[in-house]
Amino acid sequence: MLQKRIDDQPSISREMVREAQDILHRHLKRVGLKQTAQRDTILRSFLDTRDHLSTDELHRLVQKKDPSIGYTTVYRTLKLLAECGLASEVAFHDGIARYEHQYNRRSHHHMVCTQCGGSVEFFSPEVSQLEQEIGRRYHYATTRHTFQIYGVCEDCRNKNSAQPA
Amino acid sequence: MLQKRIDDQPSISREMVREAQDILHRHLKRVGLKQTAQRDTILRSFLDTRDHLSTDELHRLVQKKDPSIGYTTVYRTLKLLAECGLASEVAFHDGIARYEHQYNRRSHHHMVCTQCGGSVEFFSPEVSQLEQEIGRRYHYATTRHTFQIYGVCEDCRNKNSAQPA
DNA sequence: TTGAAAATGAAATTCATTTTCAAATAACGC
DNA sequence: GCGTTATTTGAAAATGAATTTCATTTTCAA
Ligand SMILES: [Mn+2]
Ligand SMILES: [Mn+2]
Ligand SMILES: [Zn+2]
Ligand SMILES: [Zn+2]
Repeated sequence: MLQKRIDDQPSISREMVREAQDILHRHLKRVGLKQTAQRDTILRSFLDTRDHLSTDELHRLVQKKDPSIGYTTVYRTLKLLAECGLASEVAFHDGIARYEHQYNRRSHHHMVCTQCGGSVEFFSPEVSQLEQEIGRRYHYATTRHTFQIYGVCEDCRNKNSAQPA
Repeated sequence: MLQKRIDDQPSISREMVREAQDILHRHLKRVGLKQTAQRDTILRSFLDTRDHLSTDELHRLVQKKDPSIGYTTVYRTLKLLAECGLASEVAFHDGIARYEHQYNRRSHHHMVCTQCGGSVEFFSPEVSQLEQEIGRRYHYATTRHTFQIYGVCEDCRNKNSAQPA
């Protein structure tokens, strides 16, 4: 599940964590929900990594900061984060839902190794243009698209040929 | 779940059904499995439609031809068809796996209405080129890609504005 | 025709996700 | 601060699609 860094975007700074937290708090107020310590802790854990996390994986990270926080709360908070644009779901087609934080990040696509689950992020503005173009052609009000490439990474190919069963 | 026809590809002819059946039979022999009436019936039902069917939906169609065929056999046969290239899974991101037949069809992508579930098929060779290009750049041996656009179709938008709750 | 291997279909199981519920907590006005 | 009330929480239960199990039936090569 390791993920190669192919861009030079820095990790999230203290400043940015605060700003993201503000976004969440404003969202909560807007929809009449409450600010809680759990939600803040979960957001901070989520921002800490650039990985594509399952609810379960995030729950494990969260528990390092506060072992009393339950899986259900992580699950529900992830939905809230998606609602206010801080998180987005990435479907790697491996049967479980994954999320990545979307705060201050370039939009990008993924190429996934079907053998080890590793992934590479890449940028492809052409594809976003296609969304607009096709939407216009068939009169859809488009909101998003998914583009993913599947294959086998170099490491896995080497491992395969080293030990041909 | 209706799907607009945007190309002029004809429905599958008797001739083609036979050819597809041959592909399945050869595959079965190759991997040491047996030819059965159930598998043939399921394949024929599957070729009958150009829709994107869930296992359950296909099972219902199959039952019209032979009510004794069980869900499990449909499920297993769909995997076999995917193995020999006659079917491919399309993930519309609605939580259930869908398949479409791939026999004698142009490869294409989908734009899906998030409100009614309807879809439009479109062709976009640029995207396939991107698969090659990105794969080469990051040393992946690519096998496939998914490209889907999500939005709201014209009909649904009209319905929305007609009855604003 | 026959025996071994595979296929079948109902039922059971799995497993991620979602819901339920009683107890704890946050927010608002006073 | 205090009380009120709606929301939140986390454990447990429920859900539901996908998958496996298993006893029985069927295929097919010899
Ligand atoms: Mn990513
Ligand atoms: Mn299609
Ligand atoms: Zn790999
Ligand atoms: Zn629609």
